[in-house]
Amino acid sequence: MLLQPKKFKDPVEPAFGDPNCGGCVLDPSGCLCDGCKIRPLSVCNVLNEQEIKTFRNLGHSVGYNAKTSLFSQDEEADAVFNLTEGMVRLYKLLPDGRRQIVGFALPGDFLGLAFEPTYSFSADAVTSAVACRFPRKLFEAYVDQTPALLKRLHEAATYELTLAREQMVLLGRRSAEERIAAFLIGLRDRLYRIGYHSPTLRLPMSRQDIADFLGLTIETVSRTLTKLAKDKVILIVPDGIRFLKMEKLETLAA
Amino acid sequence: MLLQPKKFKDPVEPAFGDPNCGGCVLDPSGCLCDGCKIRPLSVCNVLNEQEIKTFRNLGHSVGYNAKTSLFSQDEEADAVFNLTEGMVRLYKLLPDGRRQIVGFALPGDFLGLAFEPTYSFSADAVTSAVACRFPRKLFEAYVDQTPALLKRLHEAATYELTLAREQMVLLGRRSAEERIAAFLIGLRDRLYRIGYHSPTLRLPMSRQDIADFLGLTIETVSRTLTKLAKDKVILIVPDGIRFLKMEKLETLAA
DNA sequence: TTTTGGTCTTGATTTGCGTCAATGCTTGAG
DNA sequence: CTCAAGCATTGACGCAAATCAAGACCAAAA
Repeated sequence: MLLQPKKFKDPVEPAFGDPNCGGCVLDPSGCLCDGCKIRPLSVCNVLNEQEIKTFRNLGHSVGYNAKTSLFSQDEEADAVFNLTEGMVRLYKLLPDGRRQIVGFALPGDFLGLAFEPTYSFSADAVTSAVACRFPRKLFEAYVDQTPALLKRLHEAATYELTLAREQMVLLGRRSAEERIAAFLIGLRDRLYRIGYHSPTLRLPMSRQDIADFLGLTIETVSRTLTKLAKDKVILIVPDGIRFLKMEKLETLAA
Repeated sequence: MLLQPKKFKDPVEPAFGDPNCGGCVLDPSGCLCDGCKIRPLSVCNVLNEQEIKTFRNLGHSVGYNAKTSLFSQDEEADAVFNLTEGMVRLYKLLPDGRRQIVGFALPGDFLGLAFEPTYSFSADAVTSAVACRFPRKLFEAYVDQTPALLKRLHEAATYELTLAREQMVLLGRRSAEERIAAFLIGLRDRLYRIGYHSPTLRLPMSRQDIADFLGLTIETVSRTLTKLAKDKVILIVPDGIRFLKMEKLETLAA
């Protein structure tokens, strides 16, 4: 459910909000905060009921079909996003087309906070996804008068930074097999933390996405997964994998 | 001057502050904020003269000899640091000894903000260095009552995050030659921003440090620098390099 | 002065992963 | 049902960077 929310097979043109966002406004009157499942895990958890009422009116809940864009590198950073459903890939492109995925965003993750006036990376939906979208100006003004939210955002940024540094170690110093192991375990851990417990790890992204995240090629990803499956460390199932020897994987990823 | 502050050849035991910090307290009465050259470029620039007076009493200015440690991975994160002079390498170690340098800190950079109760990486001085050292508890309490400082710290963390993502692209998708080019240009740009303009780029870190930052081996770093020198793109000088064909380097780093 | 230890460079060789290429599998259109 | 279009897997081969090895350079110690 978390990773595969309902499909938006026939995207309607947004009737409200920014027509360029590529998504479809689900709740023009604001985020559906009351029934929001990831709210306790997201930055908005520091706002009380009174504050939420103001906050939710700053933005809208927007749905995105798989493979559609939330925002793109170098385009004006005029909105921030709080992902509530689905998975989003964040990536940077080199001029010659090489791509590096810098992260997969999960429900509860906050996206688009830019230091510069433009986005420094692109974001598009891996699965269909839903996000609360806030105009940047309004959001920043609200943050400026709500130190508790600022503090929470800073914590989130600090956490992101530790993840980014982990990824640097992976990209700079780990073998293909270690990268795959660390990726599988890391994703499982992040999903676990947001309440998605399962013996099977769903991998909604393509092999190419995994390759571009791990600094490998699609062939190496495929071969390495096959090798781990041959060694009975994992089992490859449709749309994902199952863990067979967690210990072995954890040794590789250590 | 910035990169090679006066040496602390004969480190005295600190008479004040934490005796385990490995450094030498230069100003027991607080940071030497009045004459601080990098203050306008650091996070403390948001504090007015009145606020600085409170703030400076929270910590001490501490000197570190080259190669001594400011803090280490997994040790209790009981202090934060604002680097004022010298260069510090930040790195993570894998259990088998492989090392990934996740950044080189320059004057004005803020270090040690941890999400967890322990540091997630190690930091030691490349050159001799000076930092304002604040007990974490005191610092956090002050930040909590000073939203402007919190905002500035959040900006700094966001900036760090964009640098970290750039580094992911470098580690995941660039060739050895491109990595070296991007490293040289990136370091020059950062030094330029803090007022260190020079046609010569000083490289106080070892080849091994550069290798561990770029995800290469020391031999590849050496060979690649030699190749760039043979191609007359750079000139290798004692302790650094000089730029000859900036344009060519920028193309490689693009 | 020579020696020692550290860092850097250079050359020879190996190798892990990339590249190229073919084939298989799945899904949806017709 | 067949067919086409993507994606994934597998194999053969190539190459950029790692590894192994030797020597150069430099500074400090003896």
